Amino acid sequence: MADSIFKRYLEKKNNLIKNRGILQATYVPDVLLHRDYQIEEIVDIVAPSLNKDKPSNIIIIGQTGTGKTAVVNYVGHELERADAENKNCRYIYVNCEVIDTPYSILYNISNQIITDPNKKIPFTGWSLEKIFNELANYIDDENKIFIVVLDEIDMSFKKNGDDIFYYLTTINEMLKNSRVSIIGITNNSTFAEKFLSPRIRSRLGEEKIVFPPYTPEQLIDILKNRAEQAFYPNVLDNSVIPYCAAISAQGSGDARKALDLLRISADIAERNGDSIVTSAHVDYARQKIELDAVVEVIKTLTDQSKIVLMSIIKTPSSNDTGSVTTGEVYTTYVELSKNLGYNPLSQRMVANLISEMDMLGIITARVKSFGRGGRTKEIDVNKVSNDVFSILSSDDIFRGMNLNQKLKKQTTLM
DNA sequence: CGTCCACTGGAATCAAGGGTCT
DNA sequence: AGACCCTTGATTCCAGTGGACG
Repeated sequence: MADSIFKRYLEKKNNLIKNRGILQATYVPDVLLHRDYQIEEIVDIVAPSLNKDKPSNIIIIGQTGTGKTAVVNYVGHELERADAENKNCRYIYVNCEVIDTPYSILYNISNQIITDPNKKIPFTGWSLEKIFNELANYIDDENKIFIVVLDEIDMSFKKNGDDIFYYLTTINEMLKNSRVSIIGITNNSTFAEKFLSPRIRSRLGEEKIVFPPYTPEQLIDILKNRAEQAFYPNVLDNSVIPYCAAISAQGSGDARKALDLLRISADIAERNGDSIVTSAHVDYARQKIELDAVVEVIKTLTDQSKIVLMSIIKTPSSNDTGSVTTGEVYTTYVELSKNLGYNPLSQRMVANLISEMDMLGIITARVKSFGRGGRTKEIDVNKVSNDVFSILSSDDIFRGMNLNQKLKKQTTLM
């Protein structure tokens, strides 16, 4: 048989990593290390549902990568397993980052409950009231305790306010047989206090559980545990795991990040044909992750946002700090978008887009007052890295434009 | 100390586009 | 076909404001 064109990959494939899946962020391990306390707390609260008593609502707070989702799902599935006859409780999980409108949340919950494909709720068209009443009926018919998990509730809240949470927490008043408990998960520690209106806060936050960031030692444990299953023996330099853990612990004790770092380091080592993963690979991986994140964000921006971003880069700075204001950017923007054949948006809209990109972390902006000169957002052009520029300028919508034209600060175009 | 700029930030509003229901 | 419904993206309106200038 002739050599496959993938020969070198086939030969290399199993050098270091035995089981890639275990290193993916989506992989749910069968043991959740260092979360015994939180698991126990949730179990204690949720357990009454096995006897058909309604548990308290819970709000879970903790930064990304602290195991909130994994723990809750674990407990949820164990709960259903304990409820062997499937008589008394039902566990439902909704991720509000993906499913982020009131309609789609209700739609999603309903269709997890409705089994008859002919009765499924259409993905649009109904009024919220109708879908809500229908949902309540189905829930009541089941005659069970429902544990509904709303993951990343702050995402939904930001867009829609807390009306759905109000609906969902008041649903019990419409039910005769069943009961609904809500578990809300958020990574914003001020979310509950700052954003939820009092009527929701008292209902939703009957119990509060905090997931602290992992300490470096805990991260090491977690990584070791996964590494044992994922790698062949002796392919990791001793420094690698502590290094990954240290880097991630610096940030926010994010286990997901630590795992990504480990996996990508190994990928790089493998691709390089190296027989062992070292901390040099980790350094390299860290850079790659950062760059990939930026690329990803820029790729998914809307055309208008890309034009605004380009305008920020192209606007000549009028002061010596190298920063630029909203008004200045807007002038450039109007011209640029006309050149590209787009209808310019209003200034208010552009200001929104700027704030948005600030939150995404690709630009740095802060409101600053220039006294009589007014109050505006000061956008730091220097912090917009060359990476951003080169990624952006290779985008389709700028094809054929001479981008050097007015560019004063940037003399080299990649 | 008060004024007053050039916006910000919030909210209400509109239009278009996806649908269902009768 | 016409009445309604939700979502999204944009527009319009408006009160509010930090701090340099006078």
